[in-house]
Amino acid sequence: MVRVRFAPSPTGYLHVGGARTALFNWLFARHNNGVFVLRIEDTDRERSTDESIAQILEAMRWLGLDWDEYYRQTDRTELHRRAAEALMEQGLAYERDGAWWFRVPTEGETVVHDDLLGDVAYPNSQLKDFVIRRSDGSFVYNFVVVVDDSDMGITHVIRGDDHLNNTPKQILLYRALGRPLPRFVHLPMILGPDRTRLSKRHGVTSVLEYRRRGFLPEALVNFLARLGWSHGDQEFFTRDELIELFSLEHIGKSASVFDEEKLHWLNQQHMKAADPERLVGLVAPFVRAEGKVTDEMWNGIDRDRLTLAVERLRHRCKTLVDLARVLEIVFPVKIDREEEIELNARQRELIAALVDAFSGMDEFTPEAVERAMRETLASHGASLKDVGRACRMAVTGRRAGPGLFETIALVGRDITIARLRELIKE
RNA sequence: GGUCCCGUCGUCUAGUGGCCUAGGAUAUCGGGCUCUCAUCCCGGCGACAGGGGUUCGAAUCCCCUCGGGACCA
Repeated sequence: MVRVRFAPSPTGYLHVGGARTALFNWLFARHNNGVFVLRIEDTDRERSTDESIAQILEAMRWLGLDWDEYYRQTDRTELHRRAAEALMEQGLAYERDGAWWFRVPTEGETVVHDDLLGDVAYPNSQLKDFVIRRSDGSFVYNFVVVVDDSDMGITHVIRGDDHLNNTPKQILLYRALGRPLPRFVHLPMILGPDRTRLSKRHGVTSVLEYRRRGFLPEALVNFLARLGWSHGDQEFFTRDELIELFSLEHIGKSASVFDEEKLHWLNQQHMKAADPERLVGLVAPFVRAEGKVTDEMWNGIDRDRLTLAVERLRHRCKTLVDLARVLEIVFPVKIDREEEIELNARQRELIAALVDAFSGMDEFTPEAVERAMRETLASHGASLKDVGRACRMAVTGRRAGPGLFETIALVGRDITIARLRELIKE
């Protein structure tokens, strides 16, 4: 039975590097029908906060990384204490200046058998004795992690390669405690665009920040999975595909740069693939966050019409924020125009004619709108080129957008007429 | 400074000695479609860090250098 764990310290939010580690563990567990353990490493009481824990759990849930078992390291100090005492009793550790030190053999070497990197040998002479219990009674990371991982029966330790150099010390502890070794897999780091370790300096790295910016969780998961892992040339993966296809053999060894360009594209792909009704639900807070669309407006609108609008408009959106912005036009709100419209007398006349034509219509489909517009304009010796741009700006507030007839049909007859009337009144 | 890991287009990557005059994706540029922008389709630009070996043959194996990262001090 495969048992893996993700062990974040609750000293801040969950960032994308940690999320990638969590994801690989989770995928490995799910692929193998194993167990995914979430262990909060809160032994640093100074810096650990409950708020961080809540945020980490929230981020994990949002990403869909569900865990089977949950632990907090501070609940386990009794276990750590007993393990440390056992080492003291066996003479494998000794006290000096109030701290407890683990005795490292002076001869031989300790080899880390890493499933990704191969064998990495460390001469024991390089590894000096190290502290396992500080003089204040607290235990150090390298000790606690071994006690917990072995106690929880972790079979594969999959973590960032910043832990590789700690591993020989941990192996020595496993042996001293008489516990079987897990397999080790050290994942390459995720770097910022300047190729240094990802940190707050690199701007947005918080998982929940990506939610706030309108990314879909499945898009971020897909993107993170492809940072270091591959399946031939495939770029787009559903969650189920990732579970089915994930394997340790296809993880790369080199660090990768977190570059958002591709995330935007992937998000667009996932928005196009998502269930439109679900998207309506997801985009709701973004539409309302703008402030113009009131709760009454949102609740009052026909749900099918919104779903249809989402289906027709999502192709051009990279995030839910974009989608919310284009969706706004179907509500009875004042549209801000991104550029001024200068109308001459002739154009005013044409638009007035369009308003008349629309007023008499019952069926307001894209086809009907197109027919009405083309016929009306033709009968005045004009064409769409004469007023298309102005109509678009009046109805959507934008220079660019989806098909004009489609847009007008989505906005609906009454709102369209109102916006056009306002335009020629100015 | 010591130890360790890594090094293919700007970025993510395929590649596990011949299928590689190195493939895909993204970004970027150009064309097509079109009422605009986007989607979509087609095309262009663009990489094996450098040097030595090993081999009939190396992006792939070995060594050195350089570069990047991490851990420890």
